[in-house]
Amino acid sequence: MLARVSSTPTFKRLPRAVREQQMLDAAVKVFSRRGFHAASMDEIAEDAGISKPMVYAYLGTKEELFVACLHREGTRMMEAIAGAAASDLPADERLWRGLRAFFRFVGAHRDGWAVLYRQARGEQPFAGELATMRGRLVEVVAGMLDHALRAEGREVGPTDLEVVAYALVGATESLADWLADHTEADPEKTATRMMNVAWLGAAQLLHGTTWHPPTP
Amino acid sequence: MLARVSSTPTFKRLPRAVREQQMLDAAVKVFSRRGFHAASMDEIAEDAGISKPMVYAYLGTKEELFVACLHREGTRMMEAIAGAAASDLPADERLWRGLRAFFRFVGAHRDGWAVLYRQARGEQPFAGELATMRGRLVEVVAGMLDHALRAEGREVGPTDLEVVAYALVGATESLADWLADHTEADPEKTATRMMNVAWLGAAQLLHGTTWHPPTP
Amino acid sequence: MLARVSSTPTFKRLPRAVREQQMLDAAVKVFSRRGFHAASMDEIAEDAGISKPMVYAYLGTKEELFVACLHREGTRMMEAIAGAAASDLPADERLWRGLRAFFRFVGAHRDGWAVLYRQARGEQPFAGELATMRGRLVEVVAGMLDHALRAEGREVGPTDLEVVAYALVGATESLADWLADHTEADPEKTATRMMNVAWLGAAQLLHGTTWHPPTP
Amino acid sequence: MLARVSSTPTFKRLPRAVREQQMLDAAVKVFSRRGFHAASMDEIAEDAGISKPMVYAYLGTKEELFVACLHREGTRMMEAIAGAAASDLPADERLWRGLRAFFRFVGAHRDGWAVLYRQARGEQPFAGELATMRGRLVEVVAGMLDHALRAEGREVGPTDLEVVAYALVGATESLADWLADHTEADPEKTATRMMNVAWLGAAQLLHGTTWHPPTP
DNA sequence: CATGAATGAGTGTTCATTCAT
DNA sequence: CATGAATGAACACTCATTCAT
Repeated sequence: MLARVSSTPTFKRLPRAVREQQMLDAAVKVFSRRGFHAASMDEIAEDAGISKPMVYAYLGTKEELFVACLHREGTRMMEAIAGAAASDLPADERLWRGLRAFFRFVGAHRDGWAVLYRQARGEQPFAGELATMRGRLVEVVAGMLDHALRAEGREVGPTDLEVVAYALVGATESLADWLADHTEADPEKTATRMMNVAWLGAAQLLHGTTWHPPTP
Repeated sequence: MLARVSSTPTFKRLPRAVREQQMLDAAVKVFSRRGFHAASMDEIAEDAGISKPMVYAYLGTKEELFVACLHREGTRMMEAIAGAAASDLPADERLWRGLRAFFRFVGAHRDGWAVLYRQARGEQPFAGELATMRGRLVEVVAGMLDHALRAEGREVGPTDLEVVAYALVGATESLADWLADHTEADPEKTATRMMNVAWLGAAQLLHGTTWHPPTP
Repeated sequence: MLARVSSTPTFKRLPRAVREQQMLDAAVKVFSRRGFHAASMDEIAEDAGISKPMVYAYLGTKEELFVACLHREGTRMMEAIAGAAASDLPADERLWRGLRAFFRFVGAHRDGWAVLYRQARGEQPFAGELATMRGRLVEVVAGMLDHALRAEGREVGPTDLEVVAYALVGATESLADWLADHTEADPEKTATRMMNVAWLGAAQLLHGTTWHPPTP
Repeated sequence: MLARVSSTPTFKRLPRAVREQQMLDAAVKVFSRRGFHAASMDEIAEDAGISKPMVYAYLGTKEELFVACLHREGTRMMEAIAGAAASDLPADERLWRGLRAFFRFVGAHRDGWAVLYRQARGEQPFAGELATMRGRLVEVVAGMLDHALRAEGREVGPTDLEVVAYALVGATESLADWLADHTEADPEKTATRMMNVAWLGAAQLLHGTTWHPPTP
């Protein structure tokens, strides 16, 4: 510990970009394992194999660091989804590919997902950040539904559309939580199940079936 | 230092049970506003109009206090739902009444909901506690679906049933989040919307329609 | 716990003197087990089967309570010794009886000994209290030695006498510690051993043998 | 609040080893003066001219800090004794030099002695730590006695030997306490006195004289 | 007489953050 | 560029002590 031989400094003087990625990797890992508050900058720095002042120099305060994690993971996720669900496909195909890409991402980045949702949801400072990202997802889903509806010659009020989309996104997140907790579970199968719930429900909507509260 | 006027001691020497409720009220409020970690026992005690040692004497450590909040709010919620959805009603009626009770509860106890889900989900020590409660909800929902299915002469594998129920619960929680964030929103309407998504999707399931991934 | 049936209050309204002895018993026990600081008034009160305010009403603050324990145990011990070593016996007989009474006392009141010495020695507020008691012991022992010396026609300077007496008392305390820690040990045997060390050394002194540092 | 003049920062950024010694010095002093419980980490830190977190970073919790003090002082003492009493000397010479070194040490490190014995004896968590150290002393003394006995062609049962050694160590500690309390006392003289008591008693033992309780 | 209810004051401990080297 | 050294500020938790009933 104390006697650190100064020769062969094991990967020093790396370019800034690389170092930043190492730090973010470490941060995502530690935030995911411990939660935002319980995570300590010491542990993150140590896990990144770097000293604390460097973390501050490169990525700022703890909150900023967390936001940086959020951004990176969120962007990666959105890219994975967007890359899979090209907009020139039929609606069900788009939805399926998007869902599959999403669950694949969650399955492969369980840490990232934990940071993204489980942590961010609970801590006020990041709720906004997260809301934005989720908002984009909701928009995409609502867009798909609207597109499909119009193709059928039907139309639904924007609020209803949004709420349905919101519910679908919520159901998806819920299954993502479930997936993140079950290491052995298969992302592909989970996607299929979600597709069943989502598409069947949405299909009804597309055909104009609705439910009304009984008038007592 | 602080000149405390000695007249009208504003509610001193209350019996234990009363004080405990006051404390829980304050705790739910503060936990909800600040989050578990950011909340301080000082603030909770002050908000309850009592000294810190009393909080410890009656309700234990911070974690135990949080769990107590969880229990009280969770129990209240479950009771509200169970009381509304009597088991001798037809499936759709039960679902509808349960959902309505749920959204009414969330609308009326936005603080409690925040404590229950937003906080508990993120903090490892309480994840288990929460998982149990959610598990009970999932079971109830799955039971409803199964009951309805059998009435139609159909049957679905237990895992599929559970996942569908899980997704529905997730969707519901998501809308509850949305409701908690939109003070002006109407619980009744939100319930109706959720019912649309849930029931229409479930109805499909009931009729045996399923979706399969395209085989490329 | 909460529902305490009010009939048969198990020994209430005892006369003050009895209650005080109960409290002291409890206090000695708890102080002995936990140490002065680690002991809590709550535990003492509970162990005495009485409420805290009563303890304060009867025996004062924690420090005063500890001093009360010290006094009672110290007095008991001194009485046991004094009663055994009547001053009209020959010196060795007196010493032997005194030692035997002492080790018997320690053996029978291990708790009291722990309070008396092990606790009191370490805590400044009581060091003086204790020094007085030990001083009396040293005086008694020095008196014995002086008496025996004069009987032999010899005399020793008062400081030397005191220091020798001090050393003997120290040796005795040390063996008392040892005895208190070894529940199975026999007080009688321990007394014999101490007598060997003490008397043989003292006997030399009585006969005028002395040791001088080598002059280099 | 406290106007701290910014010039001459009085010893900042010292290497770790130095700071640790400063802390231990301060800790020994404060523990000695106040006792373990009454001592506060704040006072120790302030006395060391450093902030509390540094104390925790370098030497751990309060208990660990106390143990560290115990170790340092104990080691110093043992080294002082061992260095003085070379094993190739005659028994009485060894004993004398050992005693002298011991009392010199106590006289010069009265704080250390208080920490070592007066505090440690009373607080359960450290009793074991201390027992070990005293045990080593007892062994050394018993070894000396045994050596001398065998040289005289005599032998004594191991328990008797140990108890005698125990008594001698106890007497010595007792005089050390006395010395620590009397600032003006001369360690050299105290050592001589102890030697008289010890050696004269031991000499008797060496020559086979024993005392037996009168059979009434 | 006896007690449950109540608290002020203090302590150990942690951690994000920043200099001086 | 990189880091060990350093700290301010806060927080959970405890306990001796005292009223009001």
